[in-house]
Amino acid sequence: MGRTPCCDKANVKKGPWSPEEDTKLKEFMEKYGTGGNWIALPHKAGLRRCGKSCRLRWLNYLRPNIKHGEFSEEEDRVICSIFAAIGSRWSIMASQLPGRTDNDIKNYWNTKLKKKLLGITPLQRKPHRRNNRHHQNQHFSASPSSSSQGAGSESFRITSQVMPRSTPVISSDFFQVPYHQYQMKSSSNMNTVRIGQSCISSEDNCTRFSNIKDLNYGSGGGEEQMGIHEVSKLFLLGGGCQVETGLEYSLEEIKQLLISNSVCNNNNHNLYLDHPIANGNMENSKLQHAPDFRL
DNA sequence: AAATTGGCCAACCGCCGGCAT
DNA sequence: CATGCCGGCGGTTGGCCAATT
Repeated sequence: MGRTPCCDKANVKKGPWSPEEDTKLKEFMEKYGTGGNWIALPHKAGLRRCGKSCRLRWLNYLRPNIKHGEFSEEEDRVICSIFAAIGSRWSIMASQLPGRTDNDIKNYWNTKLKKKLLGITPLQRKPHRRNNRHHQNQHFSASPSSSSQGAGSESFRITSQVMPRSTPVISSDFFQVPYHQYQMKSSSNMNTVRIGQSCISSEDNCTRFSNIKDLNYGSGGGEEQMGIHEVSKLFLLGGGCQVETGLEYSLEEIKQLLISNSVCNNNNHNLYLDHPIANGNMENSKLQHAPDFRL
């Protein structure tokens, strides 16, 4: 049962990367690239590391143009927008924030941004010095941003359902996203979801996204392909429902979503969109808690 | 001053989907 | 079509360090 391991676990080094290892990997990558095979790379590069570990190290730390340091308000907004729309899809967020890695965004969300949205003020702390221990680059300055009040006065349009994987599915018209306007297309029926600009245009019968093959964004008038395909696992429920898009939600309700989400994660409870498959009613697509839901 | 607590971040783990065979 | 490999992803953990007690 299970898969064969990607590397010989007994013979690979784990834990923090040394500067020497970093140098080896960086030099190898600059000379040869991955060669299309991360698994074979460590051996070729003379590293006693798992290929996945090399990949992670490269993508999250060593590759060029990585942006470290505090997140801007604009970045906060992009993260919040995408999170509210499709949940914890860190890689998609990262693709919208040049220089940021999914891991960075995930950590930032979990440690700061979520709390910021919930109004929990993190303690003021001095920047860690740890970042100079293992590597030469200066990393995060950990002082929390004081940019939270920007979101406080905003209101959001949201029609949401939290999916089992804690993915809110939303018809959203909120969090103006400055960089791009998003458009998701279902490959099957070309239902579109616009995040940040308009609303889900799901024709006549869907509230959940399904097998979204392309996540496009356009800036200004034109649209261009985003390098992301297979934004899958969001699925559309067929069945003749219509997404309600005219509901205004405040920051409080976004907070509720966050709170709910965490409760859902912990207790396996879900937040349900009141959709007609469940109840035959097409008019109550407002955020709604499942009967067993508790805060 | 020592012990404890909590924040933070790098790295690991395991699952999933795509692709080649 | 079935199987296995690999890359990618999101969740989780380990461990350091500053702040607090």
